[in-house]
Amino acid sequence: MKEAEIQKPSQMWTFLPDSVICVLDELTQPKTYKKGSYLYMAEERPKGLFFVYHGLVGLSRTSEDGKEHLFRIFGKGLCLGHRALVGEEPYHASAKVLEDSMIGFVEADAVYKLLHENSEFARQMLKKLAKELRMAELRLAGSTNKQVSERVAEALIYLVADFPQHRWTRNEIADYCGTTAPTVIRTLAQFEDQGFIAQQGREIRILNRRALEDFAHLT
Amino acid sequence: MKEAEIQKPSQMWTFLPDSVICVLDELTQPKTYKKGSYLYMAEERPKGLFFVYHGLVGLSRTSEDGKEHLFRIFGKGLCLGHRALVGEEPYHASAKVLEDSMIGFVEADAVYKLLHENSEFARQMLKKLAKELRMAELRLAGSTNKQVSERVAEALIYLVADFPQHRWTRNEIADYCGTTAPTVIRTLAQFEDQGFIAQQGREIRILNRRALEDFAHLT
DNA sequence: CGGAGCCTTGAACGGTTTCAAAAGTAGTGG
DNA sequence: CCACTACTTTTGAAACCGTTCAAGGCTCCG
Repeated sequence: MKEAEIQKPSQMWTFLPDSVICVLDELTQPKTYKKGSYLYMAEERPKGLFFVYHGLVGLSRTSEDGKEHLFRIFGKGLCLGHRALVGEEPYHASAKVLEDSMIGFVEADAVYKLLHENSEFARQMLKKLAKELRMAELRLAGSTNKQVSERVAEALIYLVADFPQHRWTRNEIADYCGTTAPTVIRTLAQFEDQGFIAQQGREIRILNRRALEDFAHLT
Repeated sequence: MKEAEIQKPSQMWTFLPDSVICVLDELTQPKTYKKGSYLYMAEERPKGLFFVYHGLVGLSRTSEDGKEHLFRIFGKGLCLGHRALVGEEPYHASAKVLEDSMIGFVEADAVYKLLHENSEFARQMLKKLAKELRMAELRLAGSTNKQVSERVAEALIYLVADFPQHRWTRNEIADYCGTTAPTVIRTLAQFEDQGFIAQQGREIRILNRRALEDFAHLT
């Protein structure tokens, strides 16, 4: 990977003062992670904050009876592990590396120090959590009063449209919207008939994002 | 209502420095709200932060097809409206007064100023959002891989056990866990048979909280 | 004591899951 | 480069959980 392709934390927080950017860049020690590995597991205590320089990470939780639920996705330029860190509690989900990735890490103390000393950093973190909470609660409402097909449409927009670098499996889509692979497959077939998407083998291409959004009743 | 019974913001944020407590107490202008009224509606832009001095407020969202979903409950000593305020976006749900209440209000600018100047205040806000996000995502996972009866048990603990001052209707319980009143009623009958709860008319008393928690697979 | 709102119950319907088996796809090593 | 293997996708049919609808009874409060 060329140096130029590496995303510095500074580029993720461009609104921050230079002082913070320098600190972040300096503190971050990028490491490579193989697809399928984990940055952390549910129940562990957070030791710091992760930055995705390159690649893709999924935050998911496996229930006692083995069912997985995908909460959030983190691509290039996003940080993760922040919820448990600022909540000062164990992780409630595991961070699985979905594609070979370059991940930076900043020690908890340094993050706390930054949050304490730099109110702009704190403000952005607050904003981030607020938006994630909004999304989670909207999904929660949707999980019970939307049809599965509407949720699949939503998942296609969030996963396939927003993170096209990953070839999402029917199972991952199912895990994101709380259903099963057979149901996703049947729904995708419908969407293909209606011209919303095209499927070639395992590949899913979105032909009409707008139609999907309307179908999903996205606000 | 006697003055002594009124909860000052200071009592909600006892961990904050005196300086902040004074500011909050001074800025807050408590008003009474009647049961059934609203503090704000979904889609509106936040103008400040609300503090519950006394009473009960529910945060819920009504979908296009008229189904309501209860997200969070705010009793005495809690603030609400913080998510949209720090997220700098419109409310994603409405705040309905569930019992006659005394509610304080602090202007947005004052809150922003406090967040900016007092990192401890910011830290507590971050922590609050982090915990709310955790809860929302765990409920999201539960909404698809838990039986309805398990979610009803969860709702009983969160609503009836934690906020006993309100006589929760079967409909409100249903709205919280994403089901319907008939299903809640049938489930409550089961729980009564098993000795988890007792029902007298519309009243629900929890006899064995531990058993409910186990049943709900609460972590 | 009257009426609005809440609770209860039954029966039918329907969307999803489940299970299983077969076909397809990609990646691996000979 | 092909064959092998593991995983993913696909499909069908049956079972099930929960919803829906509707009617009747109960409670509480004015």
